[in-house]
Amino acid sequence: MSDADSPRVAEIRSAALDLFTEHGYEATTMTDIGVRVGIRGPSLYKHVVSKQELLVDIMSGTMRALLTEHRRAVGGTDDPVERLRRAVEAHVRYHARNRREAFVGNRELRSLEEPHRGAILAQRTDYASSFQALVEKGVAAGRFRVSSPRLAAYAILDLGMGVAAWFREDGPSTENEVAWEYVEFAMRLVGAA
Amino acid sequence: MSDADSPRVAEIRSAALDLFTEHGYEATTMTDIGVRVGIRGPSLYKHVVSKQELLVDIMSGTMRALLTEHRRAVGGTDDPVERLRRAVEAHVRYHARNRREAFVGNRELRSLEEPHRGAILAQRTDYASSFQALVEKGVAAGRFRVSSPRLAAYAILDLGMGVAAWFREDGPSTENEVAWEYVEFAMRLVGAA
DNA sequence: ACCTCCAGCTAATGGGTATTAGCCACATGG
DNA sequence: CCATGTGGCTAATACCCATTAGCTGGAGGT
Repeated sequence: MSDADSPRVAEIRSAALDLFTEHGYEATTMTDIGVRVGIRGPSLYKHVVSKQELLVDIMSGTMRALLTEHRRAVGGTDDPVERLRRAVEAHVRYHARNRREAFVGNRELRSLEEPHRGAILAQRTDYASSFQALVEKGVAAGRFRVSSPRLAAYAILDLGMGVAAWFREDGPSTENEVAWEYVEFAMRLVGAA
Repeated sequence: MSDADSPRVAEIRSAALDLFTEHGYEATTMTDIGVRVGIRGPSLYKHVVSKQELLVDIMSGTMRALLTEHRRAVGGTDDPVERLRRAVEAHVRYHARNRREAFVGNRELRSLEEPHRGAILAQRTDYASSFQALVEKGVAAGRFRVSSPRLAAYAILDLGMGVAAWFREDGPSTENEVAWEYVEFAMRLVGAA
């Protein structure tokens, strides 16, 4: 819900994202967010309608970006193995690159009020179903060997979410290393030839 | 921190665990917990010293149980492959069987005040290191093929945590199915022969 | 010069929260 | 049959929080 964000609004959203990541939505106060951008809590309302709206904007923006990258990754080829490979790479890179967003997106679903919660939940279900379908296609084509495509899809998705929890830009592994290694993990996991 | 829990205290802790799982620590009030056990909020203080203590007890009890099961699982054999296999099975079963505890344990670390937070964090690091060592032993013995034992260990741990997030006793997969399938995933992931 | 609006401020409002104080019914055990 | 402790209760305390009201200094346009 944002037509054309003023730079100030973007700055506020970014500060909120940092704080939501670190302390959680409930434990973050408008005063905290204000301090981060150098103004008092109530002044935030000159730019933003509510704390809840900040969370909604962060989470729906995140989800939209993830789905966009997923579709772009998967759209380039018809080969089932290559499609899953690209989907996993996009998934892992997204979670490494936007780890604060992904982290909050996973953890603060319960702080989201309806109807936003339902909407985001539905998008997440779509995303998971897409992975499951990718695995099933590979199995049907005889390229993967896995007894439960559903469990394999869950496992692959959870791998990416894990990355968002521990990845650090200045940590011991680069985004590329993690992406390549995790693609390899996923391929092994589904028993790709 | 509990010598001999009266049944009432256990009941309160269980109610708190349910609510922390569902709504989070910050969003759960003492009144909510009271309602679950049929008394008023302030009456809880006849059994429990504070809300924070409830969280500490839940999280440290959970961590102790996980480490105990891990040591028991790993202690029975010297074969590196079998050791990892058993560790993964214990990890997954624990997260399926105690999913509320594991879920809260993962999500509410930030609501834990020092020094408890540091203590639990240290135990988690130990647990992760133990998995990494298991993978490294397997690699050293020529039984696993994996370029980064650290990433493999993270991946395996994240798989289990994922289980705690989506597993349901009445869902489409039994604990046994999930445990066996996830052990298989982990073995494939480390390139076991 | 003046008007207007923007973006800040402080003060108030209307809640909610953990925890403590102090009271009371009742079961138990001498 | 009374004394005592247990485990409830309601009321009070002492916060904290999101949000709103109303004020103000100053920048830009006219």
